[in-house]
Amino acid sequence: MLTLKQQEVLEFIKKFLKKHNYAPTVMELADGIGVKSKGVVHRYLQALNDQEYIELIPNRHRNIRLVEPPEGTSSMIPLLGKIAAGQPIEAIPNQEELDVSAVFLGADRYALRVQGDSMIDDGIFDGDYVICRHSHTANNGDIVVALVDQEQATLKRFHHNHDQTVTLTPANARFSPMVYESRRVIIQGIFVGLIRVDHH
Amino acid sequence: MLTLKQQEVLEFIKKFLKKHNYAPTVMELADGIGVKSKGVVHRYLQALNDQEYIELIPNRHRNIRLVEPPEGTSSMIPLLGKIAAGQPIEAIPNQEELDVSAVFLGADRYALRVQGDSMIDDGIFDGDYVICRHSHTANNGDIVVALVDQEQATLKRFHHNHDQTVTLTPANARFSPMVYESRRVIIQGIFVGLIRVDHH
DNA sequence: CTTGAAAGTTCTCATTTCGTTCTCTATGAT
DNA sequence: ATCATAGAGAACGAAATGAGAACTTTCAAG
Repeated sequence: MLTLKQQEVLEFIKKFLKKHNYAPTVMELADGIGVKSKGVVHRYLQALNDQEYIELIPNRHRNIRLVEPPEGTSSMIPLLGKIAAGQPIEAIPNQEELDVSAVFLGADRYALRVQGDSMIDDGIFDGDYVICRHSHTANNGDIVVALVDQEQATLKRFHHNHDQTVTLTPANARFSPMVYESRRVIIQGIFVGLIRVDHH
Repeated sequence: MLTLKQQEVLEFIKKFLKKHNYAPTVMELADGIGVKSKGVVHRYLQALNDQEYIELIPNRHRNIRLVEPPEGTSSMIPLLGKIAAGQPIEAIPNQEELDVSAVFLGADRYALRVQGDSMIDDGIFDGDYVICRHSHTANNGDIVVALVDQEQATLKRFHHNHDQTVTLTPANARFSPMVYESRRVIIQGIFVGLIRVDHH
């Protein structure tokens, strides 16, 4: 836990950083909090460093780094609550956050723009972006990006049968499930999420 | 990390480049930052080069190139193409990218977890996260987060009538549109997008 | 093509600034 | 009394900065 003085030092660092875009020297810090000795300030810095509020790069000038990254760098969206939960949203003091990047960003992730209505019953609409994970195998029930006869890439629910065939099922009552020999179907990815942007 | 002087040098280079469309010589740089020795300036250039803020082409006059700062912490997902487009995905040499943060990250954005099926026909499913923009007004046809009688926050399509009433329309055939006096309905946000995470 | 000024590069030396460590002192709480 | 917190200041070494000489390479004028 921080002592009062330590908090004061931390506050000053933040303010200084915001103002100048570089860290203060120990002496500037000493001036800022009304202390005459560098040694004293350095003791505070050590404490803050030990508690990981800041990071000190040894023997460098203006060597203070804030550990908590300044807001805006992250992909966090405040998660205010559940809708239809019976409470006014703005009254909910909820600290939860939704991390966009954790779910969708990764070396093996890619996006595809959806065209057509074949998965409409699964809530995947024309114009949506589906986020997929690269994979050439899938489990039964997965929604996959499948390539049939090297020709047509489609989004379908996948089911592997016992007779060397697979069934690709659209989520739309107007279309029927299709059965193919396994060798004709190549899995190109597995559905992991969906992003929709309202263009209203 | 850059020292103060290094920042100053970098700034001067940028300004010079903007003004003249070509890089300064070492001596012009020295003048610009008030230093008399070429050697000193060159040391700064080396430092900036090492830290990849600039690129120095060896033994050329006016040999400083600015290195484009690395893409923002990158909320970019490669956008490989359109699904059901008739081509194998991996064969599409597409450079497009989908920027997650641009759409969803902003001071006035927040997320809500959807509970229930009232918007199912608009492809908004139970468990989805809807991204909203804070707003107390809406246009006809917007999907809004609406609070009725300070009690129930729901997601509905909004329509403002001419007789001091509003109509909130669920996107589900099993539910009917509701009409309320305007004063009973408070808009808390406007739907701007949707995120779904597959928990399969 | 030659050539010389201009420009980039590599050094060494000196000075200043700054982080770091240390000791000594003081005060208040348990 | 002991310990945690707080301050002053000295001393040291490393980092940052500066000046300038010496060298090589580039580039354009003649």
